[in-house]
Amino acid sequence: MQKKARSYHHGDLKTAMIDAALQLVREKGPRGFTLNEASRTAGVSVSAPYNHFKDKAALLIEIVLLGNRTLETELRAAADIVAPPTEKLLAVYLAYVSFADRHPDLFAVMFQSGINKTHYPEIQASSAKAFGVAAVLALQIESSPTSAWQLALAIWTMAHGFATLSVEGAIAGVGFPEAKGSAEALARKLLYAGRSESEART
Amino acid sequence: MQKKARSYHHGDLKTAMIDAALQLVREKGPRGFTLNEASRTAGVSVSAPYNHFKDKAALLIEIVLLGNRTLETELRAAADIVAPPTEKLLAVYLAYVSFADRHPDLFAVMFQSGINKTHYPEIQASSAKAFGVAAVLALQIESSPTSAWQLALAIWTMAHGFATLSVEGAIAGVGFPEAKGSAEALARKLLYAGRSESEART
DNA sequence: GCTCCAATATGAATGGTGTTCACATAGCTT
DNA sequence: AAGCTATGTGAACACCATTCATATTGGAGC
Repeated sequence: MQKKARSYHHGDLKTAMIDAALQLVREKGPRGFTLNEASRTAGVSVSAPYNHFKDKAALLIEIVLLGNRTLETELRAAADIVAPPTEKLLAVYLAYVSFADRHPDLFAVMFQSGINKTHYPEIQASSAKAFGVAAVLALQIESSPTSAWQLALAIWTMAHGFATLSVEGAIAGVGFPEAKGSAEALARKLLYAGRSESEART
Repeated sequence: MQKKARSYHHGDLKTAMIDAALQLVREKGPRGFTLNEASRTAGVSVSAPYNHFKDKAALLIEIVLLGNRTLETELRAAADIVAPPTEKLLAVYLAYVSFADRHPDLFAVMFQSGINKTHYPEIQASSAKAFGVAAVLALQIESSPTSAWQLALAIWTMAHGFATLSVEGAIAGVGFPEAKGSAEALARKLLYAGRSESEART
């Protein structure tokens, strides 16, 4: 793990910049990240990164894509347990919330760095892939595509809302004791709803 | 509505800066906002605002508080319809989603400007007040405080998640047709869950 | 093994930003 | 009318993103 004594050429500046960026975000929040400081951390001049990223935004986008890939991997792992689809979907929900908890740096860049995702179709595609994990499970629970879509979206929005508000301290700030444990109860309540509705209609 | 021909003293720079900030956020997104440009918009030197705001962050915080107050007002209005509590809570949910839609500038500053709310208890307090609107309704639906808390939190996180993802284009990007109409279906599904569970237990 | 090119790094320069500070102006109280 | 205080100005500083001319070097092809 010893650093190679580099001269002039860095060797792998691209990933070094991404690592430095994530470290800075961890230390100072998504707003405190600075290209210049990341360059300094990587031990390189401020203009060097422009050989690897068109922009500051381009670096952030790279991180968002990395985050979406990681998220999808973790959601997929959660969905691969041996259990009925309802429990799998619950696991996916919990994995989403847990992702925000365990990768606050990635999550912050993904959702608080202020990049306008509408302008970057690649980001939309990669986050849609992650959403697909939930959608597939929902289709195994709900009969009609419409209600499956609704169930997947409900799980997704609840997970994302909980994760976001939790990261911001909004949930802790509301003063109820066991915010942590209630994440699961939330999803369970919703999943029971999905069942009771579809079964009632059958 | 004619502007007074001002000289030297502005008269109401504080609200003028807030207005200018919101206008810039509307035009260029939460990241495009700049103290200098807002000062220019308000027709004042760049150092003048420092008589009213300690910081750039202080101006943003002021806007977040304004946003929370507006949100609370609108949620309260939604809860004041004549209807059973379940329908009221549904209305509150829809009002939250609608708030993000109708005040994208406020919503962006509240949740995308990158201020660390954990450091500002006033913000937590004001958003907790807005949450209270949902909590009160949930208490009229669920018998035990615990499940009422869970219901309120479920509605809240789903509303926030839907609003956030919708603003970012993530929901549109997933490719399902009527994303707009499904917001209501989501909440309905959840509210039926709350009912079926509590009634089953009674 | 040498040559040369493409990839990658440097450093200086530019225009913009947040913030501070000494100083200027004017509204209000007395 | 006088003067205090709130509010404004302009210049200054350090930092930031980005660009450009220039320097270095790893490696492909000979």
